[in-house]
Amino acid sequence: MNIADQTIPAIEAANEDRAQAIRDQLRDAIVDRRLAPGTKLSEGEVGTLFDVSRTVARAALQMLSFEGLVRTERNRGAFVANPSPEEARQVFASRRLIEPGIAIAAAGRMTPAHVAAFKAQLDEEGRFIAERGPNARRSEIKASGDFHLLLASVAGNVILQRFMEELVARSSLVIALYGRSGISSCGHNEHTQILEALENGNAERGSALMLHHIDHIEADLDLRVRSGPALRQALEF
Amino acid sequence: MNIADQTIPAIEAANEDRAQAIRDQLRDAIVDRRLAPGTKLSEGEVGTLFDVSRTVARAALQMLSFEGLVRTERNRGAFVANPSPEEARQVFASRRLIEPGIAIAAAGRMTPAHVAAFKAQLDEEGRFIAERGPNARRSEIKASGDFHLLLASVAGNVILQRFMEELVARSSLVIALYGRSGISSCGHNEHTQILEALENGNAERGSALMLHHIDHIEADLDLRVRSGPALRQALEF
DNA sequence: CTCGCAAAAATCGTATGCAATATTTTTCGT
DNA sequence: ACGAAAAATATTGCATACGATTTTTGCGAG
Repeated sequence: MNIADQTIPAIEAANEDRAQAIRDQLRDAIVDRRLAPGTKLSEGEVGTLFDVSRTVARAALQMLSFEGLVRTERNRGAFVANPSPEEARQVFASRRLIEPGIAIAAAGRMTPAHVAAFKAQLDEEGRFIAERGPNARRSEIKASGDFHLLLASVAGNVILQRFMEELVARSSLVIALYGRSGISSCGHNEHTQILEALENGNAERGSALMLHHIDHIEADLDLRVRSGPALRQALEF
Repeated sequence: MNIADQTIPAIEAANEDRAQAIRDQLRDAIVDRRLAPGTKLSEGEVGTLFDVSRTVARAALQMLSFEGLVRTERNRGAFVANPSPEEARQVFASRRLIEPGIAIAAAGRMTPAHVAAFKAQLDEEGRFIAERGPNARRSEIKASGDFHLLLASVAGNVILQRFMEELVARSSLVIALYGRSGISSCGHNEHTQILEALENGNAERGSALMLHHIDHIEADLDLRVRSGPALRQALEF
């Protein structure tokens, strides 16, 4: 397990909370799939890995558990979340409720600076799609999520922004788990279209496009139950 | 500070997480206004009060800080949140986005058992409105929130349910801070109407009523900024 | 060879101790 | 008497220690 090394050390803002920094690195590792769902994250291991005591490692894991990226079982430890198809559906149902509204809110607050940031974001996204290999694919999922987070930040509601951070992180996990690899790149075009609409102040259109976009992302998943019933099915055959 | 005593001991499920139990009691105390916004919650004090070490008290406070009910400052401690008018607006903007959708989802899943639970809930709510005194008013705010939480649980999306728990808790705080005392009891009628619509499977009407309901709650608040500018205004006069 | 059981190891939950930082009180000079 | 510097006090951040619980390992019986 080499998490701390792979991510950029980034000259930690020293007096910033250490637990928070560890949480951020672990979160990146989880949504990037460097840590597979189900992986055990023992307090001791995390602690030695980041060179802190179990106390602060534990705090970081507790934060991730609140975000739903980690599941903790009493006296057993913390594990990278392994969202069920039902959970996956709920994540996207939540996004369908929230994100069209965020798009509308963002439309009313777009500044040229915001537009420029979006353009840069979309460029980077396009670059990752052009590349090949599983590493680029990880980056692509991440960049795609960042588009939605950027939009949430423009909307200017910090509560919704935090909700979106959680939903995007969980979505990345879900996509990594249930995504059919090939198709998702069409999302880039949709992002472009959404930006276009919002840039022109067409909030309603941006909102509608966003709703379709979320539908498309979910449609690209294979959410048939597998582990429990599928196993039984396979054996009873 | 006598929080632990005022709430019912409730034969703590012993092997249940203690930090979580403390969090629940503190949360109740905060939304009930037994702990005023800005009150300092020192780890040591909470610890001795609930007869646990600072470690677990700290964990409880960390949870509350995630929910936005407590604000923690490094090396200074934890304080009951004192939401600004802007924060209050964001809470209600979030609810406007989420709750109409929850109403629609709930409409499709209402069983007779659910309806019965709602009827009981509304009865209790009505009883608190009939009573007088500040204590009844606290209970009224709480019961009003419970209606929305019950609806969220019927909707069957655990993620949205958790979001709603946070939003309702923060709303209680906001109402206690900025509420104009007299008027809020009309919310009870609106709850009744919403239930009626959903009971009849009229999801759209229930959703629309919910949106108005939230608007009404927010309209009953006095969200003019006071502390900063108001002070200056008072002195420059 | 497999199964079950007991001992050992690993891991968690929690308390406590120490250093660092904030807050309050005291003291001293003007 | 007032204000500022300094000491005393309190509180947080973090590490470590120890009992409790779970998991693994080792070994003997069937």
